[in-house]
Amino acid sequence: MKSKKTQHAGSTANALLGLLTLGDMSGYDMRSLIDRSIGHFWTESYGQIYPSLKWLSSEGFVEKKTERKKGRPDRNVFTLTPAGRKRLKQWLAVPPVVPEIPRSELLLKLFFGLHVPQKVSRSHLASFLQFHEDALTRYTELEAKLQREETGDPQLPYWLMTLSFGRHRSEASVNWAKQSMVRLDDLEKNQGPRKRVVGRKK
Amino acid sequence: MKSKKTQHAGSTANALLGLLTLGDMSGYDMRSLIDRSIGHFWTESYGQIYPSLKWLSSEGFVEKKTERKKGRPDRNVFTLTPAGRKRLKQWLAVPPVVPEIPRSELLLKLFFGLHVPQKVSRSHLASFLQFHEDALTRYTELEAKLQREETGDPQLPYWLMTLSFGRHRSEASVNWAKQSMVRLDDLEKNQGPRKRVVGRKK
DNA sequence: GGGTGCATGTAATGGGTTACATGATTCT
DNA sequence: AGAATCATGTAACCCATTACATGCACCC
Repeated sequence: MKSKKTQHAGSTANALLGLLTLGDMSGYDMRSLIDRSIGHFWTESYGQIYPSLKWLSSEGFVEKKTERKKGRPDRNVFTLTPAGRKRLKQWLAVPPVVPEIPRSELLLKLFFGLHVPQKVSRSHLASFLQFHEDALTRYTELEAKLQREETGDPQLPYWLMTLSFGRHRSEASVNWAKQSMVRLDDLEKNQGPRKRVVGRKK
Repeated sequence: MKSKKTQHAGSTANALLGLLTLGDMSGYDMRSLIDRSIGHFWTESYGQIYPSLKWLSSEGFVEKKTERKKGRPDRNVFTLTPAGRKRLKQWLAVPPVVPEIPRSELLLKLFFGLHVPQKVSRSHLASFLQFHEDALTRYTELEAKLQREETGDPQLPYWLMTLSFGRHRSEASVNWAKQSMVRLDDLEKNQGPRKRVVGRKK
């Protein structure tokens, strides 16, 4: 009999509750804060945020106040209610889903790499490598910024841990990509000569 | 004007085409083969497979033959057509989407870890660690099996590369998790004493 | 004049999992 | 006797991105 309405009760809503522990903010603020803080392991689009906020509000987990300023669009600023804080804590304690094994189109394409010239696989790997090398410099910058601006914040150690994960992941990715590119080169060398064996003496 | 019908044209369909290069098989076969080969970076459910096969068939990328055996359900065995092979090759050459940064509920919960007792974060990390340690032994077994059963297969190097990715990822995960658990312990030590400072002299 | 930032929201569309429905055979 | 394997398929549901719609202010 209980009305379920589980529509927006997933982790998006809980992520938003988490953000509100850092201060009152609007949906717009959330989006940009996400990009600047947890963007390396979590994303949200407006299409998720606004409906979720509406739902959280209707359930009493957040409270909405509308700020009006001339020359600016209205701002709907949200505040965590005690019920919302409780819900967040409960959710934080629930063990996250174990697998967390995401699909990788790159790996799938590499797996079937024989059906395509080596240089194709090579260039896929090169893009991947580039991405993670860039990520590493972003992580370094972000860490410096956090150490500078959030000194003494008791949350800092937790934030650094998630950053550290990104670093570990990107370092592993870089190492793997480099190694794999070398292997691809070896494959080419061990296959090329067979064709060259006959002629090519000069 | 062109009828699009892009319903099942995504990477699932292409993954299935790839599998069919390894031999004719049914939807059921695909599911189990995926689990045993590319399961560490790709999953498919029947709810995806069967409709996709229907679509691939209607577009002429695969051909269906029904096998009947007494006492067994009918088997719909699919074969790659030349058009399907061409489509696969084209898709393989398209650079995979760059980001590939998936959401992680674990990291999100860790990020907000201060709102919850340390031991909660610790136990989340412990499960994660366990998962990746198990994964490492699975990878070792899988590699041995591949080396044994697929010796000389020209696809082997590509398969080993994807396996190696899994290994790199899990090793990085293990290292990170261990390090993070130590950091959590340090936090506890540096916070505990403050409360103990006053009394507790015995 | 054009881009960017501020600000909210909906609709269309695409992917994906899980549960359901069915049912015989073989292994434990 | 009950679980696992073989085998196919649909429907309900959930989650997520992108495009669309709107519009002012500020900077270059």
